[in-house]
Amino acid sequence: MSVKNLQIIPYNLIKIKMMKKITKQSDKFNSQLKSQESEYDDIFQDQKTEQQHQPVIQKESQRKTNIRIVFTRKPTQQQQPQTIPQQRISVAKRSWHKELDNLINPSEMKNGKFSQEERESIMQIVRDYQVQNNLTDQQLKDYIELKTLGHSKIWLEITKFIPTRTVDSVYKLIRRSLDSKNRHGYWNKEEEAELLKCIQQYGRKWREISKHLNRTPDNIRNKYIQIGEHNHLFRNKSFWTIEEFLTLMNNIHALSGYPILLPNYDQILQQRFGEDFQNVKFRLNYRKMQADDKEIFELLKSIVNIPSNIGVTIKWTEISAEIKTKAKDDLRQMWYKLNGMLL
DNA sequence: TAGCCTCAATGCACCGCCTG
DNA sequence: CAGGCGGTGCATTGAGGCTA
Repeated sequence: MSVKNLQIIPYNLIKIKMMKKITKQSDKFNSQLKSQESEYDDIFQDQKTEQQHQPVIQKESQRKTNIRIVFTRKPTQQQQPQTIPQQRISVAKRSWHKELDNLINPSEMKNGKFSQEERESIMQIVRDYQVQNNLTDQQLKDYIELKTLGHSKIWLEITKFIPTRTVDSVYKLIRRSLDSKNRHGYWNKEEEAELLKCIQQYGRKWREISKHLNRTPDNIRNKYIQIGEHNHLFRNKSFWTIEEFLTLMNNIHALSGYPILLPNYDQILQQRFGEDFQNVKFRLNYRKMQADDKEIFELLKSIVNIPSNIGVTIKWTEISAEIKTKAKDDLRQMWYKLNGMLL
């Protein structure tokens, strides 16, 4: 983007526009919520009862006497698969394998990460299938990756032995596990350039692009999103502007209906940084943070009010459409960092 | 100052769900 | 069945601090 294309918009106009949008979306949200609340009264009641029994987890940041950025990592223990409530198993998901219906007991179905035991037993079943059907390694691999052998029943046959998982999730697991293009580690500059070239040529046809790169379609899509998708050229790593920060807060307000910023936030910022406060930059990397960066971030923390439970799933994709200089993950990290420090 | 430790930043792997 | 999307989990990296 050339400098002459830059459009300077007065900050007040941006604010007015944003506030209109927030009010509109907030009203819409509240009326939707009201109508849904009565409809799902019994569900909400169950959730409330459940919450009372949840242990209170003391945040790492609360235990520290000196304030520093603590972005705690959860203990690296295997996540236990959870039982799926009966109503969540939709007919549509099982429509292509109706013959399994009799074998599925919805109360025993699980979701979440596959355990090591589950993975091992699934891969053993795949090997058994291979032996029974007299398939070479290459033939099996070809079917998994290219679907060339016409073993259309393979997924049904295998999932018959895994009654606690849907065919869909077993299918995805096997294809990932046996796809030789999966798990190739970090991308280099050349691969990244090739990816962008392919995007220009084929668009978001991940399967097609996968033919030209040594990565799975899922890997390719993840990478493209992570570098900022169509805004990758404008992505500012590390540095944030106050304007980007405020836009993020306002968007979360718009989505959740919860006012994140204090009413007089702009006066506070103006008082400290002057009229041009929205262009002030700071960085979050606390090891590289200068005194200035810390001061700005401390001030920003003081003008937000974050609820213990925002109540909605934040649509990062929608928000990243508003903030072209940040990727979806950049926004998520900023939000979680604020949450980790203030709750 | 070498070697080890800690932890935020980065970014890849994965899962559930929807749709054609 | 297969492709694609939204969202989350967590492994790796490397800068900076600590200590012998």
